[in-house]
Amino acid sequence: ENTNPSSSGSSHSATKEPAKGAAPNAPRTRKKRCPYSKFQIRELEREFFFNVYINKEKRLQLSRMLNLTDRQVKIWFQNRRMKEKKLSRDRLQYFSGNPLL
Amino acid sequence: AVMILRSRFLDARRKRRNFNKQATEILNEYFYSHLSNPYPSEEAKEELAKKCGITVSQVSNWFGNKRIRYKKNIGKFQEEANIYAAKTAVTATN
DNA sequence: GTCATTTATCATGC
DNA sequence: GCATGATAAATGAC
Repeated sequence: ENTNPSSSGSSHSATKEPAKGAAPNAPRTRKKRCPYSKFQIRELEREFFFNVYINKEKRLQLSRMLNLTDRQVKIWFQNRRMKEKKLSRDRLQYFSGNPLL
Repeated sequence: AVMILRSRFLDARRKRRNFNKQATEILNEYFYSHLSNPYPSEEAKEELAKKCGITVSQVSNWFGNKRIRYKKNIGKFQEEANIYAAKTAVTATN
């Protein structure tokens, strides 16, 4: 289901940029956005429920379990916190502007 | 009752509804009159949101989509660009 | 760390 | 069938 190229290799490489040794030019190709699987989202959400801020230890553990880089997990938590904040803002606006309840 | 409203709110976020024509006119007017730098400030976003009857987030979404879709295919928006360019040229002279 | 943004993807309107 | 608005990964400024 989730053909994640970032961790397809059996090794635990840092997975930063592909092919950097032979290319003097640094095109810095932006990593293509790859949607995470349902399983990955469930586990990330589960951990987010316990603590909005994840420590380095659990981050590495999660990244290994989900075949993601620790950077991906870190960024996911950042985006998730922003999402939560936006949901709160929308909720506030929604319930304040409507006397229907 | 609260749960029903809450769940309805949660999955209503992605129930897309097109903006009315007047709102789209306002947004396009701003976009094409600031084509060299189509990044409205937070204050400008709030003003646009009020005039269009939408939220600030929706304004940000609109400009984000507009910028990349315009950049990706300028030719497709050329006609639209000319229309609003002429429209803003009139108001600019006043 | 937050946060605006870029980009691709998703879901819907028509 | 694409146009369009909203969301999900990913980057970069600060």
